[in-house]
Amino acid sequence: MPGNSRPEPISPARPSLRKQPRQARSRALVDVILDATARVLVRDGYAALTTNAVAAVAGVSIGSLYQYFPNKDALVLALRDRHSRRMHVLIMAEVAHWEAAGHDTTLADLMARTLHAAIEAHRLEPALHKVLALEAAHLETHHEGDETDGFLRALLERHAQGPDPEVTVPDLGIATFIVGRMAHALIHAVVLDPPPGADAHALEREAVRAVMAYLTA
Amino acid sequence: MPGNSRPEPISPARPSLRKQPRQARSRALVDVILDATARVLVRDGYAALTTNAVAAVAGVSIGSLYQYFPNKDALVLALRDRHSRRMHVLIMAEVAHWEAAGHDTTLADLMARTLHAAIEAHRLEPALHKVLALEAAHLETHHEGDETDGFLRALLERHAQGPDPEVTVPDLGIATFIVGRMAHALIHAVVLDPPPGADAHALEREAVRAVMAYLTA
DNA sequence: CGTAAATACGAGTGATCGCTCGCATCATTG
DNA sequence: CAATGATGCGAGCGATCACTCGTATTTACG
Repeated sequence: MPGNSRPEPISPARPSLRKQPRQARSRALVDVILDATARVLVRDGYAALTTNAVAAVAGVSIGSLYQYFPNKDALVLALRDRHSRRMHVLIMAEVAHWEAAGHDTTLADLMARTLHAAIEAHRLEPALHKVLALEAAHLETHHEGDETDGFLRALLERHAQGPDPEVTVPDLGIATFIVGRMAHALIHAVVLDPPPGADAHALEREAVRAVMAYLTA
Repeated sequence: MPGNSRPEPISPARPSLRKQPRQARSRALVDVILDATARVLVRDGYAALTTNAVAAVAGVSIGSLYQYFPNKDALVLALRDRHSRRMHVLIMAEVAHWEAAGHDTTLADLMARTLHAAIEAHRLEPALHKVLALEAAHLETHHEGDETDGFLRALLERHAQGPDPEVTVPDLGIATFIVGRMAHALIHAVVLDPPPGADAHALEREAVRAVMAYLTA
């Protein structure tokens, strides 16, 4: 497959890695390349992301890059995966820490805590996250916090059962869907695109209030 | 400025039209070109959108295309504007029709009606709307229903005043922001990306319920 | 050490594509 | 029916860029 092929007829780069880096040297190389990808992406945007630029910024040969990534999309995909994984770890750590401390277990508290954790996670690399969400949305079906979504679903189900359910919605499946989309949109709005001059705490409070209002209306 | 220049150093295509089409013939041409742009965009996605392809699909010379559009981005921008305008007209027509008929003026009803109108408008060209939202998000700051947002803002302000306000939120500015993002996300979710097998009416009902629950919690 | 595998290198290839420019055709005006 | 401008045409220029491949260097290991 020589030469250029940007429009990419029908091969969305299934495996993100071409060859597994075995030695520590090459594992570090992969990380450096992903770092450089993030840098270029944030600095110049997806349209200006070229494999040559990434290699140059990484201080690495273009040949080395293609040793581990089969094509440009795989590069971005791998970066997105790494970023998502890091965020997910952050969120789960915060939630686990809270639960381990034996704190409240009301839905309102857990939800507030989870949303807070998600918001904090989004502050990890907000610029990168914004670019990925905005300009790499077309690369394969998202899974942006798909795992976190599973956690949310379980949370809702747990609190929609029992004799005195805190959640009062007609259809739990639809409610999960609605809440997922709401939460996602509000988190992005609050962290990545807040109205100028607004108080971050107030924004977060309102986001939580919105979700809870829907669940307990 | 000959040759290629895709990464576009620093000129984001200010004017969407290079020359105003004066005769009916050329006005029709511009429309045909925009139609073709939409077709290609929906069929092949933004990455595969080339000006040559658009011209070919439109049955028009590439030279004619550049007679009216200074560059590729201007093409997509113009299409997005046309699409937004059409949707906005649809929404406002529906709302005006409802108000002219002297129907309810409770916030709940007006909001439900407005959201319904917006949802219907999104059903105009859902595939195109999805591609534009997903793959053309980076082209200039959005204004996707910015005008409709203004309408929403006015609606909220009207119902947050008076002796017995229907809207009970701590900060109207923040509330408008939250509601705007919520509405936008939920409308897209319901129309462009509903969960498989879900009832469209139920989804819409829940979306409205979510917005109202927040406003009157 | 010696050798084989893994890793790193980067100039070059070939294809794509945005866009121009000189010329042909059509509409309008007096 | 000129004459003038508006419109339409499309071959091809020039630049970019994803990706390869033959070679050089480093590591692992007996």
